[in-house]
Amino acid sequence: MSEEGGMIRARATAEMVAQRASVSRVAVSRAFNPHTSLKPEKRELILRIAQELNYTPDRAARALVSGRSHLVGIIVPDVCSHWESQEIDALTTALQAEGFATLLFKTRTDYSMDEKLLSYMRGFNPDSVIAFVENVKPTTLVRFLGRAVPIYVHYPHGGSVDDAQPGPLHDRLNVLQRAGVEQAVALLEGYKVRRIAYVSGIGKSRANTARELMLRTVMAERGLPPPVVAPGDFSYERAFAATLDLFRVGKGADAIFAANDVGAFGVIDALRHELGLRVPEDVKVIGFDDIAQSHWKSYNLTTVKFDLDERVRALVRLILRRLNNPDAPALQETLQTRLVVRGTVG
Amino acid sequence: MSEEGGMIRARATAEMVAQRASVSRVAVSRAFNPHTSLKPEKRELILRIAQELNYTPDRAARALVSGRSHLVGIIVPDVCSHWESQEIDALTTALQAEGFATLLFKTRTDYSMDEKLLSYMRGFNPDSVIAFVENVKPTTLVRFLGRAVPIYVHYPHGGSVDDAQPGPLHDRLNVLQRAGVEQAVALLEGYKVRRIAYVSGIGKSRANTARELMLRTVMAERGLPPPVVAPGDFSYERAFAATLDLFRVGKGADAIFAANDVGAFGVIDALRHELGLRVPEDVKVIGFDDIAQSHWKSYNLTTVKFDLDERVRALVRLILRRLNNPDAPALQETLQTRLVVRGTVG
DNA sequence: TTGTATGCGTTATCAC
DNA sequence: GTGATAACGCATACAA
Repeated sequence: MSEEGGMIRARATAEMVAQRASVSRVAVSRAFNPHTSLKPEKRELILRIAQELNYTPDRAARALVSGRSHLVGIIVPDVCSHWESQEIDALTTALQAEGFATLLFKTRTDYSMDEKLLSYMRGFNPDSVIAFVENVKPTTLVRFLGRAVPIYVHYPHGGSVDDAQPGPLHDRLNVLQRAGVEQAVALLEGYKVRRIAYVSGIGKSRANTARELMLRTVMAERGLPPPVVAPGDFSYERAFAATLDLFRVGKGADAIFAANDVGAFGVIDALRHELGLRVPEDVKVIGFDDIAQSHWKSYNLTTVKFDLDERVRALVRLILRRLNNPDAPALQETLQTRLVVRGTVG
Repeated sequence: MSEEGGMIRARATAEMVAQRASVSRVAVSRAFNPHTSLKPEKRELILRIAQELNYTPDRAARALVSGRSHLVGIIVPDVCSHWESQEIDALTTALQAEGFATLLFKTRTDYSMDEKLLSYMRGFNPDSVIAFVENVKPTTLVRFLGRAVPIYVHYPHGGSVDDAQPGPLHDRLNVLQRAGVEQAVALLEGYKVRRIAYVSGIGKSRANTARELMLRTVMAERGLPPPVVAPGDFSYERAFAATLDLFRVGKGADAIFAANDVGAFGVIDALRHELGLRVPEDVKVIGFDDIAQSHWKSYNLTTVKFDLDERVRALVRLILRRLNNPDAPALQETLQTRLVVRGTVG
């Protein structure tokens, strides 16, 4: 293909390396697959020549015959939150270290793109797929995925119908929120807080419903009245507006849980800069996630922490174990949460 | 391969679709390539059956014969800043709409991974590669890339040796910072600011050096003394520390430029929460980028804006044009900057 | 409009 | 330890 001075350069092929090294194509292939048998000196020679010629095995061709693309698909919402960006980031670094490349796919949160997206994605033949949030229905995922291994991030909450299901159908990461939420509510009770509000995330998101339900459960166990819910969507802007409504239309609150840290920032800014209230003196604020900027001085947020590195390691473990043992029963990993106490409660 | 009840499901192949539709394999291939000739009813039938069987053409196989992987590699630093995250995000959405998937690769900013990374990446055969920042040397990129088309984000600054080069060697996006910086300096002069400081990004980063040099140039043109430079690395933490040094060890400043918005947040927090100074009354602050959270009330940052959407569109244009016309001379796009005035100057 | 034959670059199988 | 040969799933040139 056009290589007469154009900008597109030809790639070296195994054949060329073989010729230069006076060996067969097969030997070149073997040189790049450590587990095969090849005289060490021959392997060295081939690898040296390959480097000279800038040759790397073509993964598309390799995938065709080996059935392994070394691609991991990650499905994220149309526009990523900070948490998701940070997770993509860490996941990519971890996967790259294991020889996988991450393939990014965007979808809408309303399931409208599900089938089209998944067919599209399947064409790339990823070895595994991580469905981050609730952008893709599990049933659809399984139906359309073909060869790939789906990993699901799941938020169980004690006593829900969900856990009554006969075991998971696919590998998943269970995120247990109870510990962190209990610690948070206990802390607030210690400060004699009476009225607690919850600024929600996207209503049908499982991350959101699980958080709200857990908060509700823990509060009930402690004999507290249920939280007032102000509708948000995980964004700064909606949380900001919801907080204004809560105080201008509603009856306010002594403490506010936000469904995520970014929402908590919106809550704090609305309280301080629009409503003229002090945080934490007048109103206490707690978030979920513990993203990188939660410790920034302007917010210094008390939050229920999900350990990102731990989460990424768990996901990578799930992927590798499944790939090494395709027929194993469904795997699960569990992740705990805990409260990180900073300046917005006190 | 293992399909006896395991979790890995077989993928439908063109052969199966052909059999069910009583046509040849080739007809199936044609049905999925719109530009080929095929009786419409036949095409419809095939597509319907394909959908029933959950068949999608295998892109690895297709890439092998067509030379197009429909993969775009993006090289980003080991740990992404907000700007980069947002750009990856937007870029992925835009590319997906054009039928490309983004392949993410991480590298270090010290060039130490260059050759290994690029060989690794080349194996995936991306149709195009976007080198975001200065994580990969252009010469290395060209040498190791094989078939892919590199796109470079470049920051020219008038009068530098750089622009004396005989035209670009590869496609690139030129980001012109002058307009925004001029507006910023003019605004500060209007407030009679005397001592201006610059909290830098990573020293050898071209984004950083270009910004500093442009600031220096514009200030000199206006007869202002050169800015004091405090060393940062684009991070909140370093900018925070650099600001403390600037005021506790150094002689302080009336206005501070930060190399990026995140750094500006660090500057603001150090001023307000550690040094007890008011922004903008005591010290004015200006950032670069205009990331999503720059308009959050706690910071409400005045900043030199790089239009993300425009930038993404320009990059996508570059990629598509190059792919449609591989032998065209090097393409360039240009991006302007402008000042967005918010609350940290005034 | 349609089908047949060939090749893309690699690994797996089987000989030796 | 090594080399020939056959796949992998698809698109294209060519013939019909």
